[in-house]
Amino acid sequence: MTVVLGIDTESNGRDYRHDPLAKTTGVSIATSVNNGDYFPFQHEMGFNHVWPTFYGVREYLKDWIERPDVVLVMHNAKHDILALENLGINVRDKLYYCTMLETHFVNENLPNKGLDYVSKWLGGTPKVKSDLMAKFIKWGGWEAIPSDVIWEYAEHDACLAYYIHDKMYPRFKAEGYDGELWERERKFTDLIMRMERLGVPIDQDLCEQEIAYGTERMETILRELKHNPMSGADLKKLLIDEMGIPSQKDTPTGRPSFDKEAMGLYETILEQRNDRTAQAILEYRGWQKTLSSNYRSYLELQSGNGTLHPSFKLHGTRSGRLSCEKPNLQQIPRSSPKRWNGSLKRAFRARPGYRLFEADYSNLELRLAAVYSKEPNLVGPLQQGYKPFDSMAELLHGVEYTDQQRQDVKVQTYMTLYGSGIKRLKDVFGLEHEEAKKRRSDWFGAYPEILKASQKAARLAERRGYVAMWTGRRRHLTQKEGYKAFNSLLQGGAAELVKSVMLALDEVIDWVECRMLLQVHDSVVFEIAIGTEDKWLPLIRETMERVSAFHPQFGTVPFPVDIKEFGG
DNA sequence: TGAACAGGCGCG
DNA sequence: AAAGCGCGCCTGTTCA
Repeated sequence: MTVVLGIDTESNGRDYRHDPLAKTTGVSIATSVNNGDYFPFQHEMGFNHVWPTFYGVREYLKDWIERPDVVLVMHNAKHDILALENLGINVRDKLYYCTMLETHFVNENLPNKGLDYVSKWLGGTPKVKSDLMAKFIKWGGWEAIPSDVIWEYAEHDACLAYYIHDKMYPRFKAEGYDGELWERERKFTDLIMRMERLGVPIDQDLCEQEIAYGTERMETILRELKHNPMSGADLKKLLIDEMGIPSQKDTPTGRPSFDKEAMGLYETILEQRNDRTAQAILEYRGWQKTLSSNYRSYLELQSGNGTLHPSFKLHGTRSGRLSCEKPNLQQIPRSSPKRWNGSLKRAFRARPGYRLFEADYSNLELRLAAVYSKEPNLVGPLQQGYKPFDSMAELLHGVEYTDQQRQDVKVQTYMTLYGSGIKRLKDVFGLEHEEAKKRRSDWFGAYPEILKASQKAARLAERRGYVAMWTGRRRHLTQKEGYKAFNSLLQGGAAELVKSVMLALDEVIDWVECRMLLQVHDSVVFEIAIGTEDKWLPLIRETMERVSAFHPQFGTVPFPVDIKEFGG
C-alpha cells in the first residue's frame, strides 16, 4: 500500500539554485483534502517546532518523505524538490506527481497554472492569504513572515495540492500520461534542474560598456528629435502633425501604428527629403529594447559572480515546448549587422577553461512535416541531401530560380505550415487576391500530401478534440481550432523530439567536461572544456542526428545538426 | 498608485 | 467562412 502526501514548502524567498543563504523555513504535509499540518522549524520569527521527535523535525520529515511507499504530490515539484534538498531530503529517485504538470498535460490551454487558479477552476477553495501575512510580505519579504502567520496558509496549500491531484490524476491517467510518459517527464525535470543550477556565464564588463555606449546614443537621439520615440502620441505629433506625413498604417484600435513595418514606409517617404528621423527612431527603440531586456536585465539578474540562472517552465507553452524567463534566454537576438543587438551573443562567455557551442537542427519542423505527410516531393530531395528550400524553389520556379524566389518560398512555406490564409499571403507579399490564390495552389500543387496531412489532422482534431504527438502527448483543440492541428503536430512533435534528444545526451555527457546550459526549441547550448572538443562535439552530433532511435518514421529523412561556437 | 491593457519586438 | 503557430518582457496609456 502506498501513502499519498500533499507537500508544500516555505522558504525565506532566496533562490536555492545559487544563493547559499536560501533556506527552507518549514514544510507542510497533507494526508487528505482537509487534513494538513505545518512544520515550521527554521523561521527567523515566531514559533519553531522541536517536537515531535527528540532528534528534530527535519529528521522526522526526512524519514517520512523518503519512505519508499510514500508518493509525494506537489504543485510545481521543480521548486519543492529543491526546497526539500535544502533540508537534505532526497526525492529525485522516488515517485512523485506534480499537480501543475498534471493539470498542464490534461489542459494545456488553461491561462494560469498557479495553485490558486487551478483549485478554483476545479471548484475548490482559493488560497488563504491573510491580510496580516500580506502586510508582512510587503514590509520585509517572505523572510519576515513569522511562522504563526504563515501557518494556515501553508497547511492549506498542501491540502490544495492533495485536492488537485485527487481531481486531476484520474484524467491524467485516462489520457495515458501516467507510467512511461510521466517517468520521462520526471527525468527531464531533473535534467532541467541541473541545467538551471549550472547557469549561463556572462561578460559583465561587456554589458556595462554596451550600456554606456547605448545610453549615450539614446541621449543624443533624444536631443535631436525632442520627442519620445517610445510614445505613440509623441510620434504622431512629430511625424504626422509636424512633418505632415499622412498616417501609413493603423493599429487594431484605430490609432496610427509606428511598428517596424509602418516605420519602413515613413522611412521611404523621408528618404526623398534626406531626412534621417525614421532611422533615428528605430535606432533609439533598438537600444531601448536591448538595454532593458538584455544588458541591464542580465546585470540585474546575475547571481553575483556573473552567472544567469533563467527558469525553464515545463508548463510554459500549449504546444509542449519549454518557455524561459528571468531572463528569457530563448530570445537572445541573433547575429546581424545591427549595432545595438547584432552581436549580443558576445555578452556570453564560457567559464575559464571552457568554450560555448550551439548545436541546432536545420529546418526541424519542415523535416517533421515531410515525415508526417510522406510527401514524395519533399522526402525524395531531403533523402538525396538537398537543402529543403533549394529543392522547393527549383520545383516551383525551375533550376534558374532567383534568390528572391527562394526566400519567398521559405517564407510561404513557414506561413503555410503555421496555417496562414490567403489574406495573410496577400499582405506579406503585396499581391492581388487572385495572385495570392495562385501562389497557394501552386505550393499545394507541388506538395499535395502536405495539404492532405494537414486536412487529415484538422479533421481528427475536430472529431476527437485533440491531436496526439508521436509520444502520445496531446494538444487539445476546440472545434474552431482544427486549422492549428497540423502546426501543433509539428511544433509539439519537434518539442518532444528535442526532449528525447536531450535525455539521450544526458546519457552520454559527463556534466563536467561537457554540459548543457540552454535549450532554444531546436537547439542546445553546451559548455565544453577546452581541449576536449574533439571528443564531445562528434558525440553530440551523432546523438542528435540519430533521431530514428526514437521513432522508426524519423529514419525516412535526415535531420542534420549544425554546430557553431556561441558567444565571445 | 497600481493594475490591466495596448503596442511593440526579441526568439524558434 | 476565415485563421500564420508558440512564447517573455519592455514602455506608455488608461482606468479604478
